[in-house]
Amino acid sequence: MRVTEVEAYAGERDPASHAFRGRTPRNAVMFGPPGHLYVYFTYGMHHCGNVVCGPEGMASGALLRSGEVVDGLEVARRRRGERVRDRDLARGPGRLGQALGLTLADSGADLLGAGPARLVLGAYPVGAVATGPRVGVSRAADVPWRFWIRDDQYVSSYQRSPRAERRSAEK
DNA sequence: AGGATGATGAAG
DNA sequence: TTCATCATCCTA
Repeated sequence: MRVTEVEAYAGERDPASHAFRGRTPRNAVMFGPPGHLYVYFTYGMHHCGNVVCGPEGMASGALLRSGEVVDGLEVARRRRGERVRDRDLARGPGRLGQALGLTLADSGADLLGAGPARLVLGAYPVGAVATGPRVGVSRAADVPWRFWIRDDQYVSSYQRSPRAERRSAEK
């Protein structure tokens, strides 16, 4: 999977973060060491993946918002549905999670170790990464913490939720 | 434009 | 033990 879009979440100082109200059983891995996977389940049907980035004890996470399936295409198609276009296999956080087959059981996995899921670094030219407001979040959405590869077709194009609009409108 | 669908956390 | 909320996607 080539990741094309992420969204950053700070810990207890970020109202949009799951860790905003302190440590709970669900968000515990966000407080753990970096390079680990934090999976959450939402809207009754979607598993979304995050990479813990900050030092241990300081909650943080980067939501994997979109990606291009470059390996295991067959598996991804099976999980997402055979009629889904390749471009849509992992374009969007929920879709990405489904393409990878993420479940709550995967939360806490070490992405830098020898496990089945690993995170490797890539490189892009200077200026290839664009920045903007976060999507789908109802609080503090104006913080420009969404990062994506400019002009990449494997980037989600969902609109900000009506909630987010209201929140950012009212001063 | 709205429905699906369930874990989570706060309140009672 | 309820209840509202939700870092979404799909069908219409």
